[in-house]
Amino acid sequence: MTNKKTVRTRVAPSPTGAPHIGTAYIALFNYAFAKKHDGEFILRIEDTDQTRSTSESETEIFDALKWVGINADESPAAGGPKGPYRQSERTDIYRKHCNMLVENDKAYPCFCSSERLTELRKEQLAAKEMVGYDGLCSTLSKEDAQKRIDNGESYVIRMRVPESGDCVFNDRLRGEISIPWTQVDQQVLMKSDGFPTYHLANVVDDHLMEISHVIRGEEWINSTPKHVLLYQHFGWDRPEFVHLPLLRNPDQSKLSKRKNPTSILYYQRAGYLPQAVLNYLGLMGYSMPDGSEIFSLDQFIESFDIDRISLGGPIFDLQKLANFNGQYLRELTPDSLLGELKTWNLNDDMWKEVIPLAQPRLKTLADLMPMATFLFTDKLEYATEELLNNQIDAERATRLLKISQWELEKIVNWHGDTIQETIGNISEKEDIKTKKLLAMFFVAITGKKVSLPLFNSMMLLGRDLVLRRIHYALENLATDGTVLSGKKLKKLQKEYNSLYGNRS
RNA sequence: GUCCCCUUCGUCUAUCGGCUAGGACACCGGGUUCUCAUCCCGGAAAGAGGGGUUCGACUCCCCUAGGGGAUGCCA
Repeated sequence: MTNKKTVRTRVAPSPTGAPHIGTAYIALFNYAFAKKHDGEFILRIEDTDQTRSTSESETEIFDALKWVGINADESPAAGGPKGPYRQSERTDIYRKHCNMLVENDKAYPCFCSSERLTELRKEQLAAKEMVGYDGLCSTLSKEDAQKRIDNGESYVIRMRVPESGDCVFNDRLRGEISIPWTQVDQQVLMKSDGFPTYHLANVVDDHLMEISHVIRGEEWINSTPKHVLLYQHFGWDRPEFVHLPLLRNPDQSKLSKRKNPTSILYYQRAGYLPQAVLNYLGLMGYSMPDGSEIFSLDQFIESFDIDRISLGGPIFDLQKLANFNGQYLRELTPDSLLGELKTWNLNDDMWKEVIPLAQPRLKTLADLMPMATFLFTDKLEYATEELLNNQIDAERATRLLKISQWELEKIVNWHGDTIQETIGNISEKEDIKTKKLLAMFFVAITGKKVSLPLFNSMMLLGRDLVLRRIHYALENLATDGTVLSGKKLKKLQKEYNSLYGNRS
């Protein structure tokens, strides 16, 4: 039987925070490759980080992928023969596999405290040594280890790593990659809370789910040896590895929300068409064999050739995306454009929310639209002075906006009352009259000093657009000379962490 | 620090040893349009540097430089 295995690919996002544009990017290439080869595409939720994963975020990932038009053949929502597709529901599987490794002495329990580990890291950094676990617990006898476990000591499972030689593996796009084993840490496989780390869960799942091609971001190249080792220890065939270049900010760093809107939901709310977004993503690190730049998902799949991927990290260019979006909009008939507008936001559902807010403030029917426009735009025009309103100096405004951004990001249930609570909390902690704080927010969020009720408006706008508006406000302040430099930002973040609790 | 990856216009890219280096976005100029947008025409704009290999190198190899990534009980 030398039947070629069916192609099975997957995207495996972790549900922490807003659905990332990079997830759609990776998903697109996985999807196209699978479909091109009559294979299957799987969506797996990697929610092994219990402190950061939320079901809200998971739902957003489903919605976001659905919005761009990438449908998984198997997923937590759709089910499938290799489920469950949510890692938090597979802990028994990981535990079983981890035990196998411990029994075969490929892994061992480690009792080192996180304090010792940070101290160790600090020392290594200072001594300019290679940073990593020093193997203190690796020499513990099985009996001693068991005794400590029985005593109820907290522990993790680490994997043993060869002490010399190189790990050699193949990357479809780059060819042979060789990484010295000395560079590979004795990775934690099982955390003290009983959940696996990415590395263990990922390898186990990819094998059990019969993933044939692991197509993922370049950031994973360095940990591939850990995965290779696990495949080896389990005696499994390894999949083909394809590492895609990383999407970048204009300054070439890895795409981050600090510098770019990265939430798919933002693009949705800001009025981009999913086809245009997907089309644009298909041009990142890739080009069609015939050179065409405007194409549908079907056309993309039809001619897809994974070996055409180019490796320089592409900069995500909002201008070009906007142009593409414009091209798509112009192609629509007026009727279908109207349809797009309705499915977007310009519909009765929205007006039913807006009208009660506007009604008490109306003198004529004609007053409605000016009041409501801010709900249907992306960037607002206003003078920076209005933001400050002679009440707050630019320095303080910057601080308040940044803190609000961080606080608003943390809200799990995006509702008027939770928003109010958050803002109220900020005004208290920052010792600023709510009235003053709100004045600034009114301008940042609605573009005017006087507008519809703020918290309701923020709710209707959605978190992503609100965060973007704050970003624009900060940008305005920055162009006026109040820049939150790296150093200042770091300091602020530190203060913030102690005052408001850590940001993840 | 260490390791890994990458390197063509400002940006996304084409080129798989023959190049007057092509296209797209952005930019500039001109035309169409009551304005604007669209549309059309035109322009400026690139092979990081240095060594090889070769009749010939943007394409292959090496070195240097630059950029990025990894170095977590995050993924």
